[in-house]
Amino acid sequence: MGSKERRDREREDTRGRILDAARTLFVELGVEATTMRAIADRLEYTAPAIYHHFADKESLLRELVTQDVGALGLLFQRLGEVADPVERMVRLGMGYVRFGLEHPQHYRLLFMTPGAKKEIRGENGCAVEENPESDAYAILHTAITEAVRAGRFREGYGDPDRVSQICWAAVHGLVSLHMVFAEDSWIEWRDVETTAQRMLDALVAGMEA
Amino acid sequence: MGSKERRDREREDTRGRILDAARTLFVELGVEATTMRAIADRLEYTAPAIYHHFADKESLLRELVTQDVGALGLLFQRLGEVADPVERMVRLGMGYVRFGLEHPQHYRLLFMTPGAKKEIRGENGCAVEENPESDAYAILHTAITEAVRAGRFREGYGDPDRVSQICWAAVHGLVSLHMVFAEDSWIEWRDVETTAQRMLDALVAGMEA
DNA sequence: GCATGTGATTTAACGGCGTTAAGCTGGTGG
DNA sequence: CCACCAGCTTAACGCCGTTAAATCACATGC
Repeated sequence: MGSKERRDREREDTRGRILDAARTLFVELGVEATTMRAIADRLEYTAPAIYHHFADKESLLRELVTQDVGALGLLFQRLGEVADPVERMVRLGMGYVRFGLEHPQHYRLLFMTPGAKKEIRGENGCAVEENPESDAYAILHTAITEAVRAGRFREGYGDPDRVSQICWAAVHGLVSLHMVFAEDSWIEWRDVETTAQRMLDALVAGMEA
Repeated sequence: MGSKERRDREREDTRGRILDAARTLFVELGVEATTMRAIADRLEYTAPAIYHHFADKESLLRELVTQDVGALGLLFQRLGEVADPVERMVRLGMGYVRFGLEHPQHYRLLFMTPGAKKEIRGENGCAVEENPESDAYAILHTAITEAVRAGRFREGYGDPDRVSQICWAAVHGLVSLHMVFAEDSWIEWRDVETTAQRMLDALVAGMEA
């Protein structure tokens, strides 16, 4: 009898359906505003049923975040195929901004929710499920290390970690500011992608030797 | 009889004590984790007593945010006393970063909580209680407008709004990233103030004519 | 000087949240 | 055929923000 396997498959399927429902609602309403009961309703379940597949709301969130980290990593892998390290930095930055604008709630989960991303990593501080070449920060870091080693930056910009943090902070600031204050009319928002391009241009121009 | 005035004064006093307790707990535990009951406990009140002085938890938050906006505005006024507009931009940026690092929970309230800052402004989009010269964003915007008018920036950086957003995003990204991922060991954090200085230096160098 | 009333505060309660415990039920393995 | 157990339900707990009703203190009007 392959009935054991079939049940396992069905179990995995409902797990997936729960994840899908949770993702939809998290993205639509935000994490805080999404209730376990609402997730269950969408599958015509009751709330406690979810607890047979996931420990709690947070582990649901964690699993989704893990998927998103993978997606961003894949995107960065694709963007990282440019030979020139400085151009690669700019492309990574622009890709990051587009990812944030296209998936605002995923972005919120990944980079604006304290403790959400942390939990998918082991105690040694290394990514648990990710190999280095699909870890977005690592990809940026290598690009910058290459640029530094090639002597592309002037004095004061020789520390790849510091430069990585500068670049990441710049694009993250743009995406997250726009996310928090998009509705506020007291600031005249300019097109974010163009702003990102100018910002990255200015940054690399200011750092280049 | 000045008994009416005395009662008003006492009422104002308890209002202030409630605000103080709320601020302490918001800063210590975060807004979400702070309960109305905990705020009341700290004053040896019961939770419903607060509702005689404030409509709800959100209006408590709003009042504190308004105070903080004023404090940041005052800081920016003081930092804005430098004649050279470009140097002023950098000083404002550094002041902003220090403000964020010194008052992380206030910063979180002001710039990382959607809808918190919005509510202290009128429907016309102008600050309600603030005059322009104490509005932090306006102060940055004027500095940049002056720099642009003086022809300090090269082509592509002639729009004061876009440049304002670039500068704000850069420093905000640094502060908020550090706030969200400070505990994460997979990133080797460099001293934030120095990083901010380098970032601002690179930005202005890249924008200057 | 005593009734009146009003504002501040309390207790009790409501509905909703995440979560846990206990009961039901139908297919599987012995 | 029966005993079991996974997967679901209903019921309930303790917490939250908030509201309603009762209590209490005290200044005011007669």
